[in-house]
Amino acid sequence: MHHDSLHALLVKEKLSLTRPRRIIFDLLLHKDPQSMQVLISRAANKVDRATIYRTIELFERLGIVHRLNIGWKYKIELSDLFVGHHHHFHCNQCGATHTLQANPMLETMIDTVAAKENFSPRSHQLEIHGLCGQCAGQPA
Amino acid sequence: MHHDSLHALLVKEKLSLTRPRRIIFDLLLHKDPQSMQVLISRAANKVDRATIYRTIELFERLGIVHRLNIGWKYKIELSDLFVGHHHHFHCNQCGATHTLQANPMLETMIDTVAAKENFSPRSHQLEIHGLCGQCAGQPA
DNA sequence: GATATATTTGCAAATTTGTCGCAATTATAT
DNA sequence: ATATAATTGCGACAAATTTGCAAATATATC
Repeated sequence: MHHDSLHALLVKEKLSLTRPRRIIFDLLLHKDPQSMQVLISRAANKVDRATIYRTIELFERLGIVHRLNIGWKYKIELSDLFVGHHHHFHCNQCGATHTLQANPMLETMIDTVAAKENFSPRSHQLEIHGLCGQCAGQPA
Repeated sequence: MHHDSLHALLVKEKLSLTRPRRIIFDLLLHKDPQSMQVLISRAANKVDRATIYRTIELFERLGIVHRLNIGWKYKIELSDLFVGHHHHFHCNQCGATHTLQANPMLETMIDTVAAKENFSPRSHQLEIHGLCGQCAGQPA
């Protein structure tokens, strides 16, 4: 059960699983990445704005959520701990976002490239833009 | 000379290379990605805040600069037109953003991974997060 | 369960970021 | 040098994010 993992992560840091934290976690569960605006409005009357910012900041620090770059804005999604590691492909034509399976060799190479320059990689994010199969077939 | 390319890009759109635009371009030249805050303060007394926002928006539209989402905020850097293709490493501790040389093998593999799922990749963006050499040496 | 303790929340106010209209200024072509 | 169209700075807004603090709530202990 996902709530157990969440609880465990919090307890490990001597933090508690409060009502607002559970609500925010649930807003993210089984959903596509969401903007702050959307999270705030979906939690309206249940969780205060300030609490949402504080919670997302905490969740990110604990590796529970992840900020995703989509165009200019960022969106929040649960981290690899709750959904497998993956990348995104954005179609420039139809605008769809597809997920790409993590590829072990690619993942390794990414870490290697960073380590080579004396960095200690913890996580990464890869976004590919182009044309999806459908759109490539029938040009505009 | 970089200013010539900048001028050419502007002229092509019937726009002019003004003092503020040159100043902002110079603030970006040969520097790591910078936040708006930093740009605004570095340009203090020379260019108005509103002009900086308008100029960055214009530069982005013309493909002169590129916006990176880093944490809550974003940072601006010159596009691949002025600096070769590269990736970024963001230090979770000190907040610095470093550039990583593009690695031909890695680039190829990224395209291959996308092609394998029937996508036609055009561009991509890779952000690695972790600890930079300095911060890894002396933990918090 | 009830209680003590430390954490966490909601609220309201402050700060920071980003936008807009418009008169004054500046670049470009003539 | 001048006309014309683009561009800037300014001040006022509007939106996004942060902060301090008293009240509420979770957790461990009895």
